Amino acid sequence: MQEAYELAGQPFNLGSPKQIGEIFFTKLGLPIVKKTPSGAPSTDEEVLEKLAEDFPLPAKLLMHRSLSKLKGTYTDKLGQLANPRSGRVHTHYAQAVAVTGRLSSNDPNLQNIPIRTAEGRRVREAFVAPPGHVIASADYSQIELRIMAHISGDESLLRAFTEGIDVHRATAAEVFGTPVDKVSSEQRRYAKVINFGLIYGMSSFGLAKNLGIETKAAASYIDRYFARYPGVKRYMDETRASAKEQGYVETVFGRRLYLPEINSPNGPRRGGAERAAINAPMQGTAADLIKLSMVAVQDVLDTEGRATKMIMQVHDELVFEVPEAEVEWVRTAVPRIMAEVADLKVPLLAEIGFGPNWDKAH
DNA sequence: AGGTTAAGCGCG
DNA sequence: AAAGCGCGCTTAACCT
Repeated sequence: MQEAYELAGQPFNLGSPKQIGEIFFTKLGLPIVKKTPSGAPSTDEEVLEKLAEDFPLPAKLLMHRSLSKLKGTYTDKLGQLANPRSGRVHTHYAQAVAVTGRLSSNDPNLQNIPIRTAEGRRVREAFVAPPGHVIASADYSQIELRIMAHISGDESLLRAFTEGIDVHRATAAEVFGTPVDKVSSEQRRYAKVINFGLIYGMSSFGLAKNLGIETKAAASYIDRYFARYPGVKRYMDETRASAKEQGYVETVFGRRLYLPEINSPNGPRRGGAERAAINAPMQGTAADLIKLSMVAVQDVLDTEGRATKMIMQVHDELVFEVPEAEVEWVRTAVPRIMAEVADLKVPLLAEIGFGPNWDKAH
């Protein structure tokens, strides 16, 4: 998109990294917050949010970035990609691209349709059901944390899921030493970031940056977490160790990810491999489970001669086009099949919603 | 004209 | 030295 703007009488283009750099860091004298891997001053979202505290231009650029992303990637593009015969967009799923065993989606990618902002959700609303049908979305609840509980065998984490407690709330109670029903919304928010961070092998440095706190404070949260969930600590240590010994890690169902850099003398590379080793069993087992679900659900649809169609997969979510007459059947059958697809040490939970479009189905 | 890389950002 | 896993798509800039 060519959008000409003007600053001090000179035209410039908001889409040009070179021009942004020249304007921000040379002409206006804004501080360089961080650099990209190649050494250029970064202008990513995190940097711009910080610069916006002291200067007016970065906020405008952020607005332009988000809107042009939506327009250029989705609004302008999806309509062009509709098949003239079916009037629909038909994605391609790749089964052997993602190293963890996930599917990937391309041309168009339907696994990154916006949902996190109100403007973005308007794109999602364009995915509509035909007359007489509704869209159903069935997704696994906290699937990766449940898998972490299963693999690690950690008693407290297993108990939280078995008793059906909100897992972020449970974590907050443990880490902050508060009764479960006294957890504040900020404590829960912190616990949620900690839980997600653990799945990705995040360090105290990363946690600190994410929460906007001191690295030492973040380190003490992590220490408290591991004190309360010693099984998770053991999982992290043993997974790293066995990855170094064997050169690979495995999902619960035995699919392997080889990690050739796990013993590299190069620190950053080795660190990357260690984080992948922590994450892959969880992300990969989740991928195994939803693949089993896809097969199991389709098998029942076929056997029973149902008219419901499975139309998309988004990692922990299956999307269906459902004739109105089959809604009540789908509402009970699909989450049950998804929950019963494997017998782990924790119950699996799948939730389902219905609506006239993909957004409203959530 | 066409391909590749860097940077950034959409999702789970 | 880097610091959070896995993807695909877009634009600008650079290269052949």
